[in-house]
Amino acid sequence: MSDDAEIIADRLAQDLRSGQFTAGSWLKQVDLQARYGVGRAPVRKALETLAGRRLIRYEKNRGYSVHPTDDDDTKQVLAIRVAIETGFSEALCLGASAEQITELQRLAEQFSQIVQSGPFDQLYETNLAFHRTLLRCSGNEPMVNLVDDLRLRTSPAPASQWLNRARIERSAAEHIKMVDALRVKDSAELAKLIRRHILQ
Amino acid sequence: MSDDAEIIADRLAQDLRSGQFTAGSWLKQVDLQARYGVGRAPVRKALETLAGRRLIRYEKNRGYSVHPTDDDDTKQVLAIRVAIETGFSEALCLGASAEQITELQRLAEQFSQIVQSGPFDQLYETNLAFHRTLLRCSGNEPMVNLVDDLRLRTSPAPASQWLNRARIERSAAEHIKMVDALRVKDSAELAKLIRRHILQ
DNA sequence: AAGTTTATAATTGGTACCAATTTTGTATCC
DNA sequence: GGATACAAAATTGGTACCAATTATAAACTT
Repeated sequence: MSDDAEIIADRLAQDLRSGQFTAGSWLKQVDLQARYGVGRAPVRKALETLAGRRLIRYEKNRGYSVHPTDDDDTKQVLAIRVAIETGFSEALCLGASAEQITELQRLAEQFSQIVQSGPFDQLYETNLAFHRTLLRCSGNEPMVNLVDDLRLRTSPAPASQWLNRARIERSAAEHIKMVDALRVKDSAELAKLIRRHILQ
Repeated sequence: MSDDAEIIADRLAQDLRSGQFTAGSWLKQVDLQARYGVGRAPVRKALETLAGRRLIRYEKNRGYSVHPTDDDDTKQVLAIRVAIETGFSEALCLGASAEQITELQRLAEQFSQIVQSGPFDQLYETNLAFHRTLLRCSGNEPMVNLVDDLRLRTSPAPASQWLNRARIERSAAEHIKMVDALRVKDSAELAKLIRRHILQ
């Protein structure tokens, strides 16, 4: 048996990301074990994992709950992301190999194509792949994982963000610009682009 | 009963920080429940909490283990801290109230005093209080908590770091300089000081 | 009728035990 | 003697049940 708890943690994180749970609601253990068809121990373990990563809240004797959307934590977590990702822009420029740049170019173009004609449910994944690949150029894997966690904390309901066509088209254009900045190793420009991209 | 698991998680984190466990070793659940005098459920929950925060490692069917010291993750996590803390230097200068600055001055002086004559086991705590207070000037509580976690990830055996007298004296001097930079709102200088302070 | 108290239900936290996996020690084979 | 196969012990993962706490509903008081 391949560790139910880890699987449940992943599925739960994914469901949280895609807004399957109403913000601020309680994640009751009995509901979750019914939803995912497992016992209570795996559910508890998964909940505790996500609480440790601060993807969900925990209150003693009350349980685990989804972050409220109106929480101003969102803005603050975005500010953290800006600090980290712009702080690493120099490392990104220095560390990016030719292969990584071409891969980024490919992902940026793929994103643009999906914007025009592709399945919208792949937008998020492609966008995620782009940013993961970009950050991985720094060679700092813990940072990549940390930003992944932060991303999950900021977008409890990302669906609404991907409906504005004008916005995602601008995102696509910014991706291209980022790759250009990375190619010519203009870390200041890259930092500026990243900041705008996150805070938009 | 006030949630054993949370207490155990705190104690375990503290013991990890103070180097009570040999790096890379396995944190066996039976040992821990004997050590802390609790059942297995609280131990498991505490372990999972810390694993979620990546303070310890987890391997399926093998358990939880202390991070190895030689791990180059240490350097990378330090790099993350530099990005975050320097990235917030402007926010620190903007957000610092007069009360916070005087409190920081007090903590910096207290640290200097302990260096000269005080109990060494308070050095770490005072240093921690100084940096927490400093970061809290940004008004970004999630960032303060995040850096707390990162700090626990970087110093698996901090004891050795606090034995070098010359070094902690320099730390004390740097604290004073940081408060000065904060007072005159020289964020560039503050950022430079923070970088040096972390990477020293 | 509104507020408070009390009783009931729902929910989480913990304990004890069993199953599955990994580790360790031992015997066997070459 | 060293490598391999196998058995025993140790360890983690999961299930079922009970205790403690919180939430909900009903009864009571004024």
